[in-house]
Amino acid sequence: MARLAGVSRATVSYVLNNTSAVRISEPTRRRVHEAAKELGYVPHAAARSLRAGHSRMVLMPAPTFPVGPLYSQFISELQWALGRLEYTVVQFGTVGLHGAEAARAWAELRPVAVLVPGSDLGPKDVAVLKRSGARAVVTLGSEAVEGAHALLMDHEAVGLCAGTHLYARGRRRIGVVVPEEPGLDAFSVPRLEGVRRALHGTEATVTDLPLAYEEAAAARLAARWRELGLDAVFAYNDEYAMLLMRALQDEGVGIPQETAVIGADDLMLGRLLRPRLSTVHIELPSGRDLADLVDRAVRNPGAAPETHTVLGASVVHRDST
Amino acid sequence: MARLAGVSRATVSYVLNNTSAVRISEPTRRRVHEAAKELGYVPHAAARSLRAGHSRMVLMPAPTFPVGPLYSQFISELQWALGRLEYTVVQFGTVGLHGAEAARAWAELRPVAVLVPGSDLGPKDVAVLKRSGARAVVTLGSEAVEGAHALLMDHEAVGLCAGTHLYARGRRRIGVVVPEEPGLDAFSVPRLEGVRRALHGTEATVTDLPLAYEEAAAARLAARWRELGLDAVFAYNDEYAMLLMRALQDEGVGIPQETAVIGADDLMLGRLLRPRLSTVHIELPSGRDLADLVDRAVRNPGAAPETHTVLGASVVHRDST
DNA sequence: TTGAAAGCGATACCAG
DNA sequence: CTGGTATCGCTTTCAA
Repeated sequence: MARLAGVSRATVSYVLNNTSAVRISEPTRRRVHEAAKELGYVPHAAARSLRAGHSRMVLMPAPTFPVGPLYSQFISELQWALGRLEYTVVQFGTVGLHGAEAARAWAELRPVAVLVPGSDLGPKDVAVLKRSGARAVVTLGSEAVEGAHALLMDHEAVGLCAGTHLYARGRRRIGVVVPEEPGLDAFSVPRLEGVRRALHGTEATVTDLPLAYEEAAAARLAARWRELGLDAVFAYNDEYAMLLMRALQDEGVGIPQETAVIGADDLMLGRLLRPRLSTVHIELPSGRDLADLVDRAVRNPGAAPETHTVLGASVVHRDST
Repeated sequence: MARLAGVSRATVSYVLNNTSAVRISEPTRRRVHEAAKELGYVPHAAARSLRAGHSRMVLMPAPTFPVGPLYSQFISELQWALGRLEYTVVQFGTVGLHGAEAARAWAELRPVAVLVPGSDLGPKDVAVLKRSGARAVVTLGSEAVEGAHALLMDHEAVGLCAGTHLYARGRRRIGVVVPEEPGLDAFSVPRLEGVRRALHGTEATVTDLPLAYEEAAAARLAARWRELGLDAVFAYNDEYAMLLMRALQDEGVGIPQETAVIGADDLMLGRLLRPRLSTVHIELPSGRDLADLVDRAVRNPGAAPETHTVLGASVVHRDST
């Protein structure tokens, strides 16, 4: 590269980085740029960050299970916002690694910040990441981890909303669908807990209803519906709600007269069902806000970890309750 | 690190990599391992791959729009399969970069392989990636790119299936929903083309129906349904099908008597609709197969690029047609 | 304005 | 069996 342009490597570096401290003559710049095009030269990111001692990579583990449109859009927005701040977002495919192992794998890449959904991370792991040069570690989950910033996604609030709404509509024997699919516990357990909390101290009862995301499972549950004697159900989310509602209707269970059904996530499909599905609308943190938090933390790594409760939950009352 | 263990950096490297060529005494190994734990030492991936001259990173651009469960699962499977072969999958958040720019950004990371969905990549860009050390470039899209392996996802086949099925069911005036959402053209245009091809040379007509993914848009389309005089519609996919079917039913259009509706993707929600939605089942390439292709290409970079047509399409006939 | 050289962290070779 | 040392590609300081 340097040879082809007939200049030194240093000069190449100056030109390609537009270093303002030194001024390079116009003809030289041209020669360098031409040589770069001709050779298809691309700088070596590893060498650069090795020398620089830091990078602008924001690392997050790639999701391992199908994720809804809500979260997809959140990620997109986040990438866009971090991109504007000149960070590079990298989703790292961590297949079977957990806790400490995963943290070490991430630390090897020396990211400037790490975003971790879920709560698979201990204080020890945070320390490893920080020692390896991460200036910000942010968890998105149900509880804060020592040493890391936290965006608390309070899924209990979702259940709380649903439970309160159903109680206000006069329902007293309330079922809560708990998906059997693995990986969803992190959301389903707090949602169930939220319903319990909403109804604590009242005469209402809460029954948990394990359910796999399959027609047959829903049919089996619907078949014994009348013996369960429930008058309402919070179905975890809109998709499970659709599954269960269909099965109940096929059994001749009247919705909402006999049983009220409420979902969560406020997906389009809920609006399309008949009766239209009531749901808990969930407001994720905006990608912009999270990007700003990351940027602040990176610029000022000494600051105390911030903990924000995000995730606004509010009932959208339609026809199924 | 080396200082704390009282040995040289080389020895550290030997111990931590279990280098078999040299044998290190047990006490020394212990000291090294203890020091590593104590310091929370993690090797520096950039330094390692700089020295080694290559990495085992497989790079793919992160999807920029919400992606369905089909594709999510494909990615998961792929990550798992490549993980088994000791590759590391990295989804790189390329926000607004296109073509050449994106290729250069990827090349900076010196990945051993690059997987690119879509066809935003020219032969020139493939060359840049290869010169930068990528031993395999694989495109997943509708057409092959010179120099790169290709997994052709033949979305025309999806339309072809749908068109053939509707014709066989006696339908002759066929509408095809084309989503107005940006980013979906890559799929929707070939699907429409496929329907055209299926009906070419017959007396049947094909009408394209632009539609935004909103209730109001669907209602407007349904309101002028009878004047369109169609007796069948291929709705791009199951979600658009649900949207349109609902609107048609609200207008009192009989399904399937008056208008047959078919979707695509074979999602769960189609089975839950009444009438149950006919659909085109799509078989994506298995993650395992793609992982093997990547591995083969990496081991033997000289070989001629392979082009495979993947994506099997088959009609699932239910009640809506 | 440009060139020479040090050094980031890990590895592989070659001496000790 | 272990320690020095050159090396990967790039940035940056210092001299020329």
